[in-house]
Amino acid sequence: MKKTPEEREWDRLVQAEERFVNAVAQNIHLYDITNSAGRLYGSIFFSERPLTLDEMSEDLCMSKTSMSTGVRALSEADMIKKTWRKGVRKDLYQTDPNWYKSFTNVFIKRWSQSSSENLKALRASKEDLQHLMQQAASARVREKAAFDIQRLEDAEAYYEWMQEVIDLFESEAIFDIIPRREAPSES
Amino acid sequence: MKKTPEEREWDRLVQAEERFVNAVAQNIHLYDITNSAGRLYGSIFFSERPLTLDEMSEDLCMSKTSMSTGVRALSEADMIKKTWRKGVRKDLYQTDPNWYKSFTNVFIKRWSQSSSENLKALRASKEDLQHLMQQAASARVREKAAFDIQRLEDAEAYYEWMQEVIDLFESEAIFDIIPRREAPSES
DNA sequence: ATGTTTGTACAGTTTTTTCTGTATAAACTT
DNA sequence: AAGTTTATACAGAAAAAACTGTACAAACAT
Repeated sequence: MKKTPEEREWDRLVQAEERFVNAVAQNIHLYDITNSAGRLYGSIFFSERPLTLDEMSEDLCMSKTSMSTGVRALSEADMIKKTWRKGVRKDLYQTDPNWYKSFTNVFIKRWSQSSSENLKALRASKEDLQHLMQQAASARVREKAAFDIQRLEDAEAYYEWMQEVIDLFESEAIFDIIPRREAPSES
Repeated sequence: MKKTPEEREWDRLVQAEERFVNAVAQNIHLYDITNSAGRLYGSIFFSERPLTLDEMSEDLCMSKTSMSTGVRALSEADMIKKTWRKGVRKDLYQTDPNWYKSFTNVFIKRWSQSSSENLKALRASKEDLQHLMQQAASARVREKAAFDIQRLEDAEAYYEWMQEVIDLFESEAIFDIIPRREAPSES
C-alpha cells in the first residue's frame, strides 16, 4: 500500500487543515456550539464549494441526522448560510465569510439573552424583597431583605453596564473603536 | 404542620433569592461554569457571612466533594475569594463584590485563551500550507493550498481584531468608553 | 508522637448529552 | 397520481459529564 507523492502531499494538506479545525472545535463551546458541530464548521470552511448534508455526512463519517442538527445549530449561530445552485435539489451550505458579523452576532445573541434574563429575574426578586422589607412582621426578615436588596443592586449596576457593552457590538460602534482589519491581500 | 407567619415571610424571601439564583445558574455556562456551581455561587452570594464547605454542602444538599470542585471552578473564574477569620480553621469563601472585575476577568481568561489557541493553530497551518503551495509537485495540491491560505487569512484578520477587543477589557479602556455605573445608594 | 479535623483525588454510579437508525413528511419528478 | 428524493422528528444506544462515598494526605491540636 505505498502512497504516491501526490497522495502524501495531499495528506499533509489535510493535516494542516485539521490542525486549525481542531482548535476551532475545541473552543467553539464558548458559543454554545458542540465540538462536533465545530468540526462540521471546519469541514464546510475548507470546502471550495457549498456542501450538501450527504457530503458532510461522508466527510465526517457521521450520520446525516447529526449533520442536520449540526447545520441547524450553525445556522442559528449565523456561522453558515444556506445557498442555492440551479439544478441542485439538495440544500447547500457554506460558511459565512464575514467572521466579524457571524461571531459578533453570536456574541450578541447569547450574551444579551443571558444578561436580560438575569436582569429580569433580578428586578422581580428585588421588587418582592422591597415589599417584604416594608411589610414583613418579622424584623429578621426585614433585615435580610434589605441586605439582599443591596447585593442585588450591585449586580444590577453591572448588568446594566453589560447591556451597554452588548449595545456597543450591536450598534457596530465597536468598529469605530477597533477598526476591522484588512486581510492580507492576494497579489 | 401549620407555618407561623414569620416562616411564611421567610419562605417568600428565600423564593425571591432563588429566582435570581436560578437565572444566574442557567446562564453561567457561558463562562464554562456548571449549573450547580452557579447555584453554589448564588448560595454564597446571598449569605451574610463567608461560608465553609460544610455549610455549602448542607445548604445545597450536595456532597462536600462537589462543593470542593465547585469552589475551585468559581475561584479560577475569580467569582469567589477565600477569606480568613481568626479562630476558624476551615476555609471560608465569599463572593467577590466587584462584578465588573470578576466577570471581565472571566471574559478575558476564557476568550483570550481560545482566541490565542485558534490563532496559534491558524498560523502553524498557514505556514505548512505556504510550504506546500511553493513546493508541492501536484498542481492540485498547490491550488488547494492557495485557497486554504486565503480562507485562513480572512479568519486571521478577525482573530487579531478579537484580540484587540479583549485588550480593551484587559486594559480597562472599556471603562472610559462605557463607565461603571453607580449602584443605587442606600440612603 | 498520637489523634483530629479538613480538603481533595479517585473510582464507581447516576444523570445528561450526543449520536444513530428508522419512520415519516414535504418537495419534487414523471 | 404514483414514485423518488431529501430533510427531520423521535426513540433508543453510546458517550460524556456530573455527582457521591471512600480513602488518604496535609494541617493542626494535644
